[in-house]
Amino acid sequence: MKLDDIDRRILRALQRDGRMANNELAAEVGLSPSPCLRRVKLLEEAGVIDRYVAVLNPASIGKGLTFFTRIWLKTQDEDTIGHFATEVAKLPQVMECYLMLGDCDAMVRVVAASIDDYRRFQSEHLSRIRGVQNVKTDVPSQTIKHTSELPI
Amino acid sequence: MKLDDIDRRILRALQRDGRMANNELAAEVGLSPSPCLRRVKLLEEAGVIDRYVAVLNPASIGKGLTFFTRIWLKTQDEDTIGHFATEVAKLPQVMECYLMLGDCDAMVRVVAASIDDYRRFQSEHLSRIRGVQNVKTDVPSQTIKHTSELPI
DNA sequence: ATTGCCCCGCAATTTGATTGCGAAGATTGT
DNA sequence: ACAATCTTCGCAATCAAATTGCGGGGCAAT
Repeated sequence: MKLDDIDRRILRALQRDGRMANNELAAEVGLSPSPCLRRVKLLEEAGVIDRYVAVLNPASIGKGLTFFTRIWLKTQDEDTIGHFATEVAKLPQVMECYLMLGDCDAMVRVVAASIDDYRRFQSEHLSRIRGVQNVKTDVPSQTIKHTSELPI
Repeated sequence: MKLDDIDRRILRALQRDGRMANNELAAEVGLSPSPCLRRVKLLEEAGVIDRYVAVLNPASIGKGLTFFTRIWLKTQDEDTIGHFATEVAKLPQVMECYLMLGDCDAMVRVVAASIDDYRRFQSEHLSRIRGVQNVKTDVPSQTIKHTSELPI
């Protein structure tokens, strides 16, 4: 889908505030409400806007800690990787999971309430996925930035 | 803030669809619209709901590739780290940045249109931040999961 | 220059958000 | 156990926002 300057302004605004009123959005991007809303709907239908979400404060629901875990699989055949992928995707504590080329086979970002909470998760869920040979966990000492706003 | 079961259901629903109509939300969590909306407002004021955002499809705006970069700083003094943190946070291509203990000093997730786009970013922005000694980039071959839905 | 197309803005309608109020249930202290 | 109090609910009225249809203007191609 081709995006013009107004579309980009709409996307920027909705990435900042996904619940912004259409009137306000229209004023910000320099349109009247109806064509503005029409563009938003088009962007949704085209899949440029994937969805709208509420962003929670992890600490306030007892998920304040982040862990990065690198994972090595026993083998790198499609079956092992595929099974790992489907299983790890089911774990709600896993916020991100990437298959990697090179050193490790996969990397996941996990949220947990505490180190013990994480340890339990690792031993009871992550390590039990068939094919997982080894895991190594890194703990960030501080989060500098964590956004969903793509540059546009 | 203490959360009861209805609050958690509200949070789960709004993480799935942050623009859900209040009537629909109320029906889903088993309340009438007014107390439901009141709870949502309280959750917002308490900071449990941080904000609402539109989630874009990165590929559709030409930011389809993800890169992980580990960063080593020349020194680990507060000044060097602090300067790095403020500068890296300004870069819109940087979606996540964590300070790490152990091997590397920081890790960032960067989005870019292409490998060349990323290379340019690395040499023109990342490596030029004062104190940055070395960087190593890993490219995920596949994204298995990438969500903002915290388990609650 | 004229035709056709696209996208705008206006205005009317519908839908949803918001607020005040009385009632029901839970909690605390006597 | 009972009464006072606090909390949170649901209803209903009001208000604001979303949505849709329609006419008009600008731009491109013929």
